[in-house]
Amino acid sequence: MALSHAILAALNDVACSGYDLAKQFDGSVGFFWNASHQQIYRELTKLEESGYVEATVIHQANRPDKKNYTVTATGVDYLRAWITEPSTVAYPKDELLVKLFAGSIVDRQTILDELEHHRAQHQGRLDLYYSIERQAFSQPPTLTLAHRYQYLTLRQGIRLETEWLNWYAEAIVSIDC
Amino acid sequence: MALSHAILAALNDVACSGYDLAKQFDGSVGFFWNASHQQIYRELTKLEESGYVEATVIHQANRPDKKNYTVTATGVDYLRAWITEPSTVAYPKDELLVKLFAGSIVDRQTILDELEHHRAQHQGRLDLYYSIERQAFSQPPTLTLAHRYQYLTLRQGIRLETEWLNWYAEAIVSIDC
DNA sequence: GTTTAATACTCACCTAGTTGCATATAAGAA
DNA sequence: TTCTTATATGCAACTAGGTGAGTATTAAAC
Repeated sequence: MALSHAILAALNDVACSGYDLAKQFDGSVGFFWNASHQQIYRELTKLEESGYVEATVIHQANRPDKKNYTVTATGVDYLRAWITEPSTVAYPKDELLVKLFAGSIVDRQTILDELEHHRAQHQGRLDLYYSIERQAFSQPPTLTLAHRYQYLTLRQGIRLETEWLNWYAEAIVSIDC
Repeated sequence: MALSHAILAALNDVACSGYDLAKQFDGSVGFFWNASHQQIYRELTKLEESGYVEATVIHQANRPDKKNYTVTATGVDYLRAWITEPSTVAYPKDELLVKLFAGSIVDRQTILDELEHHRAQHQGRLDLYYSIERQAFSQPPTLTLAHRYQYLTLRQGIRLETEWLNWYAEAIVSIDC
């Protein structure tokens, strides 16, 4: 039940609708725990049945009505209990590395193309993270603890994406020689 | 069907049994695509039915018999086709970052404890990767292309684990101030 | 005035992954 | 000689996650 925690964490930050959550979890939690809108709506229904979130229907003038979800006190307790219990680090699942591991069964150019394809995606994410950093976290020392926690998640994203780009440079040199 | 590809990639490198695969995929592919032994056995059965792998029973003197799995020509074709089609980079799923995002609802020490708990795990993996590097990849320039590909997957692991450790240092400073 | 796009939500089906249990052989320790 | 550990494999039930399709409202473009 990990998606439920990610949803509660996102709603605890900003109460919103399923539709808003689906758009990259408000450009936040979605960067490290993403899901489709179908999954999100289904999970929201379960969370409401469990009493962890509450929905209030908001009538909008220019758009269809929406259900605004808020985390309840029980929901916060549930989230707090989950945060407190220690978790183990999961191994990443990365298709590119699997492909590279068996890369010798295809020609070199196929691998180089796929590397470039992935490099471009990581570059795109890094650019996005930097733009969020500029917009939302321009004065780090003055931030509250809650904001500093969230900033750290972004910093981690920036670090890992940067390291992917460094690795691509190393990879291209290693393959070409 | 991504587990099947990881299994084929591992077997293509070294033919072995389900039991060997379950032990961290022979200390290789498992670092970036792990699975339980139940999943592996189930997937091997499917792969055998599809004709992508072949099993030969090996009678062992000191141990129970084992099934040695080899990738067939059809299996290599299947793997090659998968490697050739471009894939998108998946977002990572990281519990610690979700916990940190909602970290303000628990006390600071709980977060610091969890950070240390995760830091130790990443340090352990980095140590393991370095020991593999020393044992299996001590002369990088003399390696074949296939070995250089596999070495690159290890290098990526070393880079990301190192960056996690750097991030923990940043995190502790940021939280303590 | 009809199409397109954005907002907002839902159902049904299928695959992937997890958990618990179960079996069997053989070596070595208690 | 019984217990434990390591090797080696498998089933059944369940939960989580992913895919495809579809409904409805409103605004804006064409």
